[in-house]
Amino acid sequence: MTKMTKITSASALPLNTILDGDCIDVMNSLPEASVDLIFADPPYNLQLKGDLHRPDNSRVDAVDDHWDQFASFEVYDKFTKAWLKAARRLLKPNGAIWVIGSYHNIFRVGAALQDEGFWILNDVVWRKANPMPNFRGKRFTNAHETMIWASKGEGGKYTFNYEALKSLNEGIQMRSDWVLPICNGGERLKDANGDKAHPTQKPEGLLHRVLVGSTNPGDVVLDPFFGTGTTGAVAKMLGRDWIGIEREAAYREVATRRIADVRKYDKTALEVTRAKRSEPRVPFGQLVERGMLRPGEELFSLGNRHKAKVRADGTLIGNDVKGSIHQVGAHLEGAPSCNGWTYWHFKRDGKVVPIDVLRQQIRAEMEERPH
Amino acid sequence: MTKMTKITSASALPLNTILDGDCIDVMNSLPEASVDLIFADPPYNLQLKGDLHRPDNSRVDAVDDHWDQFASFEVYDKFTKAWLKAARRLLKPNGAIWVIGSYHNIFRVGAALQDEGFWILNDVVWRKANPMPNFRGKRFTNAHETMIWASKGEGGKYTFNYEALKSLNEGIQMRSDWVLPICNGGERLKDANGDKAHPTQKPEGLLHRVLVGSTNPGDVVLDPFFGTGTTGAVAKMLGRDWIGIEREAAYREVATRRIADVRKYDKTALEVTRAKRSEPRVPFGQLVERGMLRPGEELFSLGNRHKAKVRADGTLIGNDVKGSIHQVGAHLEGAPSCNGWTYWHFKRDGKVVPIDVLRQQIRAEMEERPH
DNA sequence: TTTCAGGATGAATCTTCCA
DNA sequence: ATGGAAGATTCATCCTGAA
Repeated sequence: MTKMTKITSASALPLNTILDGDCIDVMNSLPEASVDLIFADPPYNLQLKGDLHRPDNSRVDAVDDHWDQFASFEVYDKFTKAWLKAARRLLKPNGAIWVIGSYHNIFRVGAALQDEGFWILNDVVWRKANPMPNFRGKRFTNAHETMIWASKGEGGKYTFNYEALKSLNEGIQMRSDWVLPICNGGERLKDANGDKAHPTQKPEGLLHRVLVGSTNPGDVVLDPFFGTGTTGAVAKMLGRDWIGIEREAAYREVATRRIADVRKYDKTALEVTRAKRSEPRVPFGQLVERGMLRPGEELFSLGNRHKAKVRADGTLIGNDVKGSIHQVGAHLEGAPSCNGWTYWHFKRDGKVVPIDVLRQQIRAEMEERPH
Repeated sequence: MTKMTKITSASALPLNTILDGDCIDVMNSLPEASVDLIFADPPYNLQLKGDLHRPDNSRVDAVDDHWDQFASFEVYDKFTKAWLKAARRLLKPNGAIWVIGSYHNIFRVGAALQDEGFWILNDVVWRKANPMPNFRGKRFTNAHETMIWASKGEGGKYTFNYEALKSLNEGIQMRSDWVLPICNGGERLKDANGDKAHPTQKPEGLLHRVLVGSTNPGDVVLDPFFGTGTTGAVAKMLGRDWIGIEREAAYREVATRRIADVRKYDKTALEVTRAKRSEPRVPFGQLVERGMLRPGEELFSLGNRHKAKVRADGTLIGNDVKGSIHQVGAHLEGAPSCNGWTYWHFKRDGKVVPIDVLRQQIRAEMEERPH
């Protein structure tokens, strides 16, 4: 079961635990460069004035909690920089962060991220399928929130499961705008009175996409504003380790119960379509060594416009140019670069086949008998 | 005809004119509290490094203009605060401002707006119908830009034509996310060589919605980064007065010709016929993200002959084949294609239900609350 | 005249490995 | 660290020219 532990000095990572305390202090007590991903849903600093009523005169249950009150932008900025600095210290060099917010705070958060050295990768818009209307008709329906995705710094080798996200989106590259419903119905946690347990509970679908896209199974995900634990619940389902920080005891209790009830998906369900880039490199020469292609055999370009001859050392010669499959292809096309694997084809039984088929054959064998 | 005039001292408002010069100097030369709306499309400070090529090896014509180069965030912030301060001075007490940007600059702009005393009313997302893809598969498609709408200060009695916008949106309250195509085709202005006249020309549809929503006929609209004059062209069509500021002579010339050709709409031209929407595409992955199907859950074919397991990325695995619901169905049936939506079924409460039911559920929600 | 195939292109912070 | 080579990677829209 989930434990609540107070960490007071640098120590081993308290995985799958909700830590009690101020998130800045707690983060500073954890070992540096130890976390793969941070997901943060900080206070929005809403600055709401009076009550708001619907056209039917019912009162809107607004976010008026003490933890969302700041005296000024200056105070909010100071708080933001402090927790971002502590968060950045915790991240591994190739770690990344997601922060969600609305127009009340997201511009200050985004500027602070850049000032602290994070490198923004995308801003992602969560387009709510079912937002609350603007009852007074004085502004546009506030129908979205903004998330910022950033690596620890420029050049960080962040995780991005491109193919998995493409699969989630019916084979089309995932865009920076995500349409998802807000959290309600059975997913919305209630307190003992039947009221919502937390005013800003995020939908699990949002975290699902974030975690599938930017972490791998076994990664450590930290949420410094844990609330009722959506991050932990989805991380557990997806086989990621998680750490939550939350200073309100009531939220910790709800989250603890919630996560205890979550079951992890089985292993094959967690395997995700991999990018080619993460597959092992196969030198073209290996196709020749193994007799899949014979020295002297001719290869044909896409469209049959060019041809080249295979040499015993795994280079090609075509039109008096010698070199790798990529170099000869690029030269013949007058292009800055060329992927020889998809460019070159050979003939078998009258059919024209891309040489990449042979590479896939070798990779399949490697999967059966890894070495 | 549009004139180009150099204003050097406070004077009467030079309406329907493109002013030559640095926008800060020019704004400071105009009388204060004289403008109803400012629309600003400032430099984004993109900080691009090398060239980018498409998979077909064609080179992307990127924004590498001198006017988009800043030495640091600090320099950019200083510039931003200076032009915002000048802009705020020009606004009437009940005036408002729109600023558009991307994640490169919008967070700095938004924070500066708040620091200068503007009061944010909404952030509005322009969701591009046809953005440029992410060619390397390293990030999300950058499919939107962000606009911030702010009044001169808290309590400002800004203009908001609620009913007009509601009509534009088929009788439903206008949301903070707008789907509009990027500017291309006949609307995109070309130079003498047939190349785009300006790298970042905004679509007239965007300005149409901004001006219909937040100005009245006869209002004065100022654009301090006029470029090729989309703001002026749409303002003229809609019977608003406009002032442009632009320091590049080539852009001023293109804009002058363009606006001269614009005719103010008559009433019937404003009536727009709207295409009936085809049914929105729902990715299968959304069923998984939203918890309607669990990763690891089994699906059954028509006739119960085959089964497959749902994976976290919205692909299926069945009989050692992985892929989309359509691909796995086609493979198991030995068919060239298969509509996975009608082929696959799941069990709930002992009943076998086609997954298409879940898709219809999502579409019904979208219809109730379109976006 | 209509349809279809092919080409061009859009505010982009767009690779990774090994020597 | 740095340079060179391997090799992975695109969606919607509009226009042109052929059929």
